[in-house]
Formats: sequence, C-alpha cells, structure tokens
Amino acid sequence: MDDQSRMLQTLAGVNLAGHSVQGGMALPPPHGHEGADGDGRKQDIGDILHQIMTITDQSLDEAQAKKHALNCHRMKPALFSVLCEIKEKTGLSIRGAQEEDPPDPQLMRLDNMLLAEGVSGPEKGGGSAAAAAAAAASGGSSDNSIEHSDYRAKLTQIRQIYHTELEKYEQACNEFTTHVMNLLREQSRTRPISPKEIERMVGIIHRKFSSIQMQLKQSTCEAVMILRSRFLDARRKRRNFSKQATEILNEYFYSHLSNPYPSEEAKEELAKKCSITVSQVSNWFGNKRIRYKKNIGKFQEEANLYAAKTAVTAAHAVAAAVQNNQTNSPTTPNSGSSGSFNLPNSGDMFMNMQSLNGDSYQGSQVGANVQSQVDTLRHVINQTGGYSDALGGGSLYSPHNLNANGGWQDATTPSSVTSPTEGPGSVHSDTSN
DNA sequence: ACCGATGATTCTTA
DNA sequence: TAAGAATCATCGGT
Repeated sequence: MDDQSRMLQTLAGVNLAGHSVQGGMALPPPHGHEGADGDGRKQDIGDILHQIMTITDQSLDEAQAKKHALNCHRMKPALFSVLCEIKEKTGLSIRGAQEEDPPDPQLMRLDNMLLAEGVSGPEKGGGSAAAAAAAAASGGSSDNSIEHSDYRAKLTQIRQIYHTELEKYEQACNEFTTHVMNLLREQSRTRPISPKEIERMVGIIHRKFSSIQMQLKQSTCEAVMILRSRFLDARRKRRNFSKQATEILNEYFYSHLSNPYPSEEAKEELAKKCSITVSQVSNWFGNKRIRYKKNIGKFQEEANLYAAKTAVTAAHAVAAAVQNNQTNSPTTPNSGSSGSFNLPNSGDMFMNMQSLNGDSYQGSQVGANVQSQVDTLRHVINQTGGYSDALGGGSLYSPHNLNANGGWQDATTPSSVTSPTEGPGSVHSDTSN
C-alpha cells in the first residue's frame, strides 16, 4: 500500500514537474513521445493520473472497468516502464537494508537447550539420554525408576506439544508465504515487483514467524525446567540409604574413628558395597563426622553397638588365628590391604591392640586394619566417649589419654593430644535443624 | 501435623 | 581443593 501511494506520488512528480522526481532523481521522458504534440500527451497523462487518483472513490464495478481501461490504455507500457525504473533505483536502498541476517544468540541458546533436554533432538535418543543423565545425577538408586518413567512421560508430552505447535507454525508460515507470493505475483501484472522484493517479503514473513517460534521455544524450555526441578531435584527425591548400606558405612566409620577419612579407594569400595555413588559416600562421611563431633553423646550408644559388634568379630577371628598359629608375633606387620575396612582377616590385630595397651609397641607401622580394631576396642573399653589420639604421626594410642571432647581432628596434630584446642562449648551449635 | 533424622547442597575456610 | 559448617528439603516414626 505504501509503495503504491509512493509510486503514484512519484509518478505525479514525473508528470507535473516535467523531468524530475522527488529526491532529485533525473528520469528519462516516456519513450519517443517528445515532440510537437507534447502538450496533448501531457494532457493524456494528466487524465490517466486523475483517473488513478480518483479510482478509490468509485464503486468496484466502475473501478474494475476503469482498471481495464487503464490496462488497455496506450500509455500504459510507458508508465509501467517508468515505474520499473523508479523501482530499480529505490531497490538499492532495499537491498542495502536487507543484508542484516545474523543468527540470534538467544534463539541459538534455546535451540541448544532444547536439544540437550531431548525435546528438539532426534526422536528417541534425546529423551532417554536426558532421563539417563538424570538417573546418573540422582545417584542411580533403583527405586526411582517409577519417577523417571513419569518424568520421561511428561517430557514426551512436552516434546509432542512442542512439535505439534512447531509444525502448525511452519505450516501457517508456508501457507502465508505462498499466499503473499501469489498476491505479489498477481500484483506484478499491474505494478513492477522484482523477485528480490518478493524474496525480501518472504524474509520478513519468516522473521515474524520465527519470533513466534522463539516464544514457543522459550515456553517449552520453561516447562522443561519446571519439570526438571520437580522431578530431578535431588533434595526433593531424597531417599534414605538402605539399612544394610548404613550399617556398612557405620561399621567403617566407627572402626576408623581415629581417622574417619576413607581414601578414594575405600570410598569406591564402600560405594560398591552400599550400591551408592562415591560422592554419596563422601557426603555421608562429611555429615557423619560433623554430626558425630557435634553431639558425641547422642552417637555413643551407636558407637558402642558397632564397636562391640566389630570386637566380637575380631575376637572370633583371633580365636581362630590363635588356634591356627600359636607363634604369631605381635610385631608382625599386617598384610591386609591398606585402607580396606575388611574385618574378617584381622586375626592378629587384636593382639596388636593388647600390645599397644601394654605400651610395648613403639614405632612400628600400624596397618589400617589394626587401626580399625584399635578404634573399635577402644570404644568397648571407654564407654565415656570422647578421646583423642595421635596415631597418624606414629604415636601410640593410649587409653589413658582420653579427651572429653572427642574429635579426630586432633589425631592429625600430635601436639594436641593432651590439650584440645576446641572447647566443649563450641560443639553444640547444631543440635537440630 | 509434628519433629527428629538424614541425604544433599552451598558457602566458608585453611 | 577437600573438609567443615550451615542450611535446605524430604523421609519416616509418632
């Protein structure tokens, strides 16, 4: 519409001002119509223009008739060629403005996200991959498969809606584009429309539709995010570890009370035994250490329980070992795997412990299993709870150096055996949530 | 519904 | 960077 009126104005400019149009563009006169009868021709053009200008005031039938008459008018080709030239020249600015087509970063972000979430990717792989990733992130426990299938179902639902809507948009876009192109082709009979112009129009349409698509993508992303946070937030779907797993972890913890920091290997082994991840083991030990330290009294009973349990196991093992090998020396280094919390093959450990209690075990290497037993039995002996030791530096465990505080932190600093830096008052900030 | 227990996360610290 | 500390959010028993 704009183009049309502008062209009409331009055309009027050609006619009324003689040889110039707006913008200072010099245009050639209509082909071969300059001459003696120039005034008559001008009159003709004036008539035509007048008819064009007043065409909107007429009825449709009248206008159709006038249109037909104009189309058949002898001046029509000449005017048309003028219009073509004008269009050709103004087309330069259109072409210049058309050249901006950078990929929208936001759209790319949304596309990547949808792809990563398995919404816009290939039909099957995406969704299950995302669900698998979610399963891995959540620790992979077996009892949440129902929730995962639920999650998958919802994701599939979102995916379907997304694709349906996308298809609808694309269809609408194509239909509209076709329609506009037909319209322009139709119009190109009466006014000059270059293919470039049609192309540009199509580009505009596509841009408009892609902005709508972006909104669709955005809301899909939001939906997926909400779904994720609802289903996959680890805190929401926290499950207590199995009783067996807790037992295994506690056994390790209380049998390594002087240094409850399992190595990576030990963590891996514990994770395997408990069917949890290594990071879950780390979390567990982190929580356990801090909670134990903050309220030793509360854990005393538990500690005794596990200590007794382990001691009984050890005693049985010792009995068996003594029977089998009467000459076993207390100073024999433990051949058990370091860092392992295996309790079974600790036959000589109990004897080591007894030696320790008798203060006759200076400077020898204490294996991890030995240490386990020491810790365990210490708990059986000292039911009061707190103690402190310095085994890490090669010092001996001394049952007499008890510390009401409790805390293995001091174990790593031999100097603190008798004087813990941490007062009892600093221990009870937690108590509860 | 309440409340303690507990697994996970986040921030701080050494 | 790992451990400590605080906190969150859910579980599970009552």
